[in-house]
Amino acid sequence: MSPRTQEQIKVIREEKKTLIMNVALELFAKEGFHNTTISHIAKHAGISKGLMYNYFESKEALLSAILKRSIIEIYKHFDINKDGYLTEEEFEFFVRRVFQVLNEKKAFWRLLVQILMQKEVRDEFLKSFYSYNFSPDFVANNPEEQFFSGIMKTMTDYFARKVKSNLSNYDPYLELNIFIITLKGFAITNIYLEEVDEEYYEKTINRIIELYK
Amino acid sequence: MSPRTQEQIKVIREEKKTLIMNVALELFAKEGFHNTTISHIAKHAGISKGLMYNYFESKEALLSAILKRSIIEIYKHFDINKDGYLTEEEFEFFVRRVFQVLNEKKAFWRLLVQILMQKEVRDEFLKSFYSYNFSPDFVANNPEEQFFSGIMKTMTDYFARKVKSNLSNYDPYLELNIFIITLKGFAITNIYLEEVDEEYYEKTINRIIELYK
Amino acid sequence: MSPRTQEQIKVIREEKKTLIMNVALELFAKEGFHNTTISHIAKHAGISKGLMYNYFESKEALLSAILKRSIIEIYKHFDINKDGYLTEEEFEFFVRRVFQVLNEKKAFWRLLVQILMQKEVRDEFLKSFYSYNFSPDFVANNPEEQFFSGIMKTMTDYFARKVKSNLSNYDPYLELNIFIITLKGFAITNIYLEEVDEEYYEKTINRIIELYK
Amino acid sequence: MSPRTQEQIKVIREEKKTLIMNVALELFAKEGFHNTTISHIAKHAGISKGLMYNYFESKEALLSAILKRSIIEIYKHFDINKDGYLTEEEFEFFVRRVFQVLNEKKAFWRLLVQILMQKEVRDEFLKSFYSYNFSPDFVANNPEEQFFSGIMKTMTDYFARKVKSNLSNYDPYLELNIFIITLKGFAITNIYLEEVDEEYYEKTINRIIELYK
DNA sequence: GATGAATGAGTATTCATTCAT
DNA sequence: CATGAATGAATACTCATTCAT
Repeated sequence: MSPRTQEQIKVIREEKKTLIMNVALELFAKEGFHNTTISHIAKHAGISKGLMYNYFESKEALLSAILKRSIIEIYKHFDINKDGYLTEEEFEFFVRRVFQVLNEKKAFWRLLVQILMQKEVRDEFLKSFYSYNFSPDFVANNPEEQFFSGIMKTMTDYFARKVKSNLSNYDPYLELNIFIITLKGFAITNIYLEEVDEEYYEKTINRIIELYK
Repeated sequence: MSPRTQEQIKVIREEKKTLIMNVALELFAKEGFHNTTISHIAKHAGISKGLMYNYFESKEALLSAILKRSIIEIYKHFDINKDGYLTEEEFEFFVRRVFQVLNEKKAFWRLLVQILMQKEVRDEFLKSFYSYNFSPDFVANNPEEQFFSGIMKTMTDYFARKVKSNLSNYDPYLELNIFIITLKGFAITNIYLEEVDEEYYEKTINRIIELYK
Repeated sequence: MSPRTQEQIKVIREEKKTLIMNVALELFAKEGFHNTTISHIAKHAGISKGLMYNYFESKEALLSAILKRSIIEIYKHFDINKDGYLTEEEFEFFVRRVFQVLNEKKAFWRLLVQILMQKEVRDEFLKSFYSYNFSPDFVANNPEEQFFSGIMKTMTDYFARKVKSNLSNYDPYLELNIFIITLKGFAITNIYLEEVDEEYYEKTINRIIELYK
Repeated sequence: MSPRTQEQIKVIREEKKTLIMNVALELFAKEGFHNTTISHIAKHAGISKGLMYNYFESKEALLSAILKRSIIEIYKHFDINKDGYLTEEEFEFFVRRVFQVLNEKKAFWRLLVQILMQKEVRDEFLKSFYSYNFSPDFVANNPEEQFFSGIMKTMTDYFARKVKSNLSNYDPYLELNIFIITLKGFAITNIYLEEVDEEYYEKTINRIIELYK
């Protein structure tokens, strides 16, 4: 039994943290943040309560970590930070990616939505993810906008470039907002559907793309 | 010297109940259900904790009463149960009414959304408002649909009657769903905006009506 | 509607008090003293909580009144205070009377037993019924004895007069105590029997009389 | 540095549970179940309120555990389950044992009696101790009998074997019941006596044995 | 790293009692 | 006499967090 190397310890720590976060995410999303106790989490993760506190300073810190991790993943998935010009193909790809991610991580999205519906929690967390946005010159009107300002800029540019001939006074920013509203509505509708009708899901996506592409 | 009449007592009870429910709704929506204590509610309402329990059996019962009352009010506002054929004007009126109610009762909507995001709570509450729906022949796919089945039927009829010439395979049910998705997205976006830009709000509404009318 | 006379008022008061006490006795015995609320009593009696306090100073005072009333009744039934020489016939009559009263007022006896099992309550109540005893020269060893000291003296005299030839060292006081113990045991056994087998009940009584007469 | 072993933890838990139960029994018996608060128990046991709930699910569960433990002990003391033929010596030994146990565990007996006087509680607890009885062919008339059915059978046999020449129609079952009644009466009389006169206690026992042996 | 016994502040709820009407 | 709205002290129970081992 030779002592573990620093490296091994670090790996073990990382694995345990991930385990705890996964279990906690599942429980938070299923039972709600307040209804989930540390004991519950520990038992499900097969560890002791004390160990939980070895990895996370508090219940809130655990939640924070889960959210942070997830946000990072999302950024990874969308490669949001790459400054960009969006082609129609890229736009469509992006939208499809949104729907796909939505479908793959329902539990997480449900949690995120639930958390963000708590007014007090809301602002605090949104603020903490500020830093991921890259456009300091973008003037945001509210935290959510700030959060999404990076992607927003790219998208605004995209919408601005389009010309809708059938509209007398076409407002790209308005158009973008309604598009985002639609995405949001789609999101909160789908995260609660237990079983998704694949064909219908596809049809809906296609129609939304058709509407805003 | 003589005791209060039945009528007086009824009035007092009704007023106090309303007072408590209003205060509680405000606090629940601002702080969240769990973070709002009975003491908090009592203090804000200027009554004792005990009195709360004279009117509501439990904290949950209070929440339930608030939700029930609000749902009833909403139904009243929309006169949903009137069996109906929807003209274009009525459709537009209905949509504008939705946005107006949304704006007037932000606190309640925030609370409702927060509650409905808790998966377990969700179905139970939706079920309890079943009875308001009038179309037993409408086959609902999930609780939310059941809840809205009355209005859904009228709307489906409306969408079915329209012909979108620019669509090869127009699906009225799909169209309706995307419309509803958009309403939902609009709703959860706006209930968290502290201050609404009236002009922009109007513009958004107009555009949405234009898209789906 | 001529105003009620003092006399009428007194009669009404007395009737209400009796009603409340009867209802309370029933509930105390069925549910236990602590588990019976004033609201419960008031509702069962068809009166308001406030009125209860018009007649009885407190819940404890109500209990006290019930016990006092019952004790007085018992004394009445047994004509205990009449100073006396007990013949064999009178002894038998007395024992049969005990069993009869026991059978007629089960609810009360159950309550009394339950109350007297509460150590703290015990002494207090027993003390308050002191005054009914008539033999200041009788040295009582405990409150119960004091309570029953009147009857005890008469009984002790009775047992002292008897000679049990088959006992070398016959102790009348011991004999009396064992007799009382038997009565107590019989009492607590019977007050919990829902249905009494009349014949067997009679047989038991006869045998006990036979043993101690 | 290393955590406690399973064994150590088990010992700690067992000791704490015993401590809490002992303290609670004492307080329950002295003050009554309802008048004893969890805070009170915790303070007397020198622990926090929370710890109480680490060991017992509720106040009722604590009471239940105390009763169960005590019942088991009693069974142990009497070796009740040994199927048996009772000689005169064994009968006397058994009776003396009853009186001894009664004297040693007054606090418990007081509590048990108090509990069993509550009609609703009564049957439930008696039922839960059913399983200790071994004679399925014994037909019990009430829960108490069922509880004691094991010992009852042995005793009935004993009484049946005796012949009382001085009785024209000797009924062993009746005789047994009066004997049990006497034991009960003796029990509830003695558990409330603070100080027992040893000599007189002995004398009473001897006389009772003499009467029923 | 790991454990779970121990803590105690916090919370919903109950209920005897008061008092304006 | 009579009512029941109103009070608030008391109490069982929860749970995030700490810490000795």
